[in-house]
Amino acid sequence: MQSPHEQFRELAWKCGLAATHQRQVIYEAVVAMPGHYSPENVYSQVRQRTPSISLATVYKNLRLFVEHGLLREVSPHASTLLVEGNLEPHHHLVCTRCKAVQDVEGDFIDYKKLSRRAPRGFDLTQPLVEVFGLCRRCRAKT
Amino acid sequence: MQSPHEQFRELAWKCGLAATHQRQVIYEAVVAMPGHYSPENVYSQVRQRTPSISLATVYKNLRLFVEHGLLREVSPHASTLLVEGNLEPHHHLVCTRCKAVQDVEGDFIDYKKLSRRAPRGFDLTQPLVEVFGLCRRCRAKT
DNA sequence: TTGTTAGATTATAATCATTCTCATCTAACA
DNA sequence: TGTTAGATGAGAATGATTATAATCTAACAA
Repeated sequence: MQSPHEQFRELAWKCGLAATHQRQVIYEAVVAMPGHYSPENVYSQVRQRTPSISLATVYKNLRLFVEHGLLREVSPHASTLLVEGNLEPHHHLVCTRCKAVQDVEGDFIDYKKLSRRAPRGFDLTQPLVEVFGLCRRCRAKT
Repeated sequence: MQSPHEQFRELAWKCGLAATHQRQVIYEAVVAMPGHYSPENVYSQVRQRTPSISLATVYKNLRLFVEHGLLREVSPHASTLLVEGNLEPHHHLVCTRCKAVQDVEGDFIDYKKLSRRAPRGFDLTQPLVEVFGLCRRCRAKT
């Protein structure tokens, strides 16, 4: 079992990224605990160890880590509000690269299994599901 | 079969909302065609019929229509980037009201059915799924 | 039909998250 | 240890969204 410190140095080396002190503490701040963190969350954590760090550095490196697969992005969605008039039950396929949204129909969700796993009290009576992947165009570009 | 015009007047009446000209054209712009629209999309559509309309009016009414169920919001997610360090395959439950994210495990997705319905070429090799609903706390508040 | 008024609209300022710029610094390699 | 490509920091700039406040209008009652 590696320490998070060693783990990061190895991952950075594999990705060809310089293992700076800032990157080290940003990575460790997110990986130390399970949970979902915003750049501001990370910034305030990280400043306790490295007060001179810049918020821009946090943003830049979080994006970089997501690109290289060291971290996962929650909800890789378009940066603007989107609405639709189609109220028929249906779901969405979202491209994590270009954020394009396509409708998808059909019941590919096992609601029994899902509600068994969901935390107590979570209301799934009108579930809306979004599946993230890579659209054909972005896949081709790789 | 009602016209979109009549349809809107009836919906507005049911919700206790004044049926203004601006609301009428905003609603019709989104409902006229299937698709996913941003406030800017709607604004540029709507200005062709009503040049004096304000972007703020578009924003306010899109939110209002979503609240009242006349339109659906695509990806009702937190308004900030979120990252996580947990790279194990898992999915998310997102509260559409407070945007809190909880992890959920288990295979409640039928990938065969899903990929049969997905558009040709869409890459689902590492699917990430988010299920929207109401968390216990927000549900209690109603 | 007209008067009243609560709620709607408008233009613009303000806010919030995020990205950019560029001068300075440093990890990594020779 | 010196060199340099790439990283950082401070603050300005951008883009999406919301707030403010003066003006307007849909809806209801007389």
